[in-house]
Amino acid sequence: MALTDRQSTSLLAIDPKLPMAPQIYGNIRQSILNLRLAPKQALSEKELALMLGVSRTPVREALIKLAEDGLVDIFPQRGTFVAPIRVSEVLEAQFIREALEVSVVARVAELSDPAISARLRESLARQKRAADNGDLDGFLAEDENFHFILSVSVNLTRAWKVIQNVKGQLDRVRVLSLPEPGHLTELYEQHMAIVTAIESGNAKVAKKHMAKHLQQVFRTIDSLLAKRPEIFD
Amino acid sequence: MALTDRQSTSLLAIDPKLPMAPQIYGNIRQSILNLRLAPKQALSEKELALMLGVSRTPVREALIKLAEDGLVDIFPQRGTFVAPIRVSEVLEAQFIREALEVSVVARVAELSDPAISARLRESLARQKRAADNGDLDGFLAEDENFHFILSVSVNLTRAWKVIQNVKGQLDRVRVLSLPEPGHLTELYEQHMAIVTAIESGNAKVAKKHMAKHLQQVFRTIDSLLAKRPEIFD
DNA sequence: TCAAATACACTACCATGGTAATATGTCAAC
DNA sequence: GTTGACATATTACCATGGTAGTGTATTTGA
Repeated sequence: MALTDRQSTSLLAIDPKLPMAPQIYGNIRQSILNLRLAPKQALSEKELALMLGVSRTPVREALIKLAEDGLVDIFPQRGTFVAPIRVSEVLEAQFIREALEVSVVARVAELSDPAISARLRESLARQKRAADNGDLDGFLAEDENFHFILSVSVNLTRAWKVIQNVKGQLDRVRVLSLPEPGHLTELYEQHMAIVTAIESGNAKVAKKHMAKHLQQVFRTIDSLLAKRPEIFD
Repeated sequence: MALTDRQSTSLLAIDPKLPMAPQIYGNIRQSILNLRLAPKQALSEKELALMLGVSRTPVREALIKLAEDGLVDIFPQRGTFVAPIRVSEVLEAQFIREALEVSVVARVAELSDPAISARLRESLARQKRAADNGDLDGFLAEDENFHFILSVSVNLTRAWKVIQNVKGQLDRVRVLSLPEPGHLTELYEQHMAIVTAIESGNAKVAKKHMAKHLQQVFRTIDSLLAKRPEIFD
């Protein structure tokens, strides 16, 4: 199927005043993560440039960055394709994220700064509201923000960037996990446990809760391998 | 000082048959890490392209990647500069590397695969030879290889890439640490302790030795801040 | 002498054209 | 029907020209 056959409204939200390459990167990345661009689908510089109303150069730069994220595969002189979901890479992304976030949360717990705790509590309140309303998108956004607060509050912005990069592999799996009832509340309670451990200054417990929290993906991978085999490898 | 005033022999090693952007990236990166390109020095697409005998496009792509590594600062419409050594970023790079490598070595220890152990022992032998001969470059290369073996032996290639990226910040500091006598032997013995822990299947001890090993940088940072303030911030 | 305005040089950024390598479709030979 | 060769189309890659934005030097006004 040709790219231009698809509806592409969100792909057109480009502000010509801002640098285009990062915008294009974010745009295509989002489309890959929510699977509007399906795994294994061909992407071409020329066609994307046409769709987005820009030249091929910034598109090319965006695709290179996506290739570093492992979200597209570039085969020189052959073509560029949305990367299939490779279980091994998803598992490795989980490993990297867990290693980093567990270390981050330990540092946060050791600091035990009331100001940080306050920000986390505010995030928790917003999460609860979203969970109660069944607002999936709102909850996911606040979930992202929760983890962002942890890294940035202890001045680990680059660690956050790394987490963000590898998290792409995980997000693509997560959107496929059907939003089961009570799932959001479950995640909220895990976050709550982490914050409680942080506030008690217990780094060891905080690490344990964080690790368990992040290992949730394992469950969704198993169910997906059975349900949607075509998007893998 | 203009770029072209500098001797630039190693910058010219470009194979026109291979993709140029990655070659240029590696070339400039090496020059930054060994400080032949000094911190805060201006880099221009045009001048670099001229020196390397290529066009500006692949140079630009290389600089963008170096900016992601935090090794150059790009100021749109103003210029691109070799990034100064920012202590905060060096410390964060250490944090990220430690988090990842500690987790990696734990996984290696839990596996306790004799084949991996054999590869590590071979590397140790080469390290000892280099240390005894005072072969600094040889030792550093084998040191790199040692850590590479750890990650790849448990199929964590992306983790290795991340480590590599952030390690740039650390390498630039390390080349400045004068090669003190006995220093290489000290590093060798730390590696040895890690391998011994791995072979005994003791993940906890392996993690501890790895953490201590990687925290060596802290010592060099302190002495450097006093000796070479001009290359910082 | 000094301050504000102006001209200039330089930058990264984007657009676009050319090129070698690869995939695909067509057709002939067996 | 199958296989091989050839023509064509498409690709990512690199080269190069144009543009808006930014610092700096120079000039202009007092």
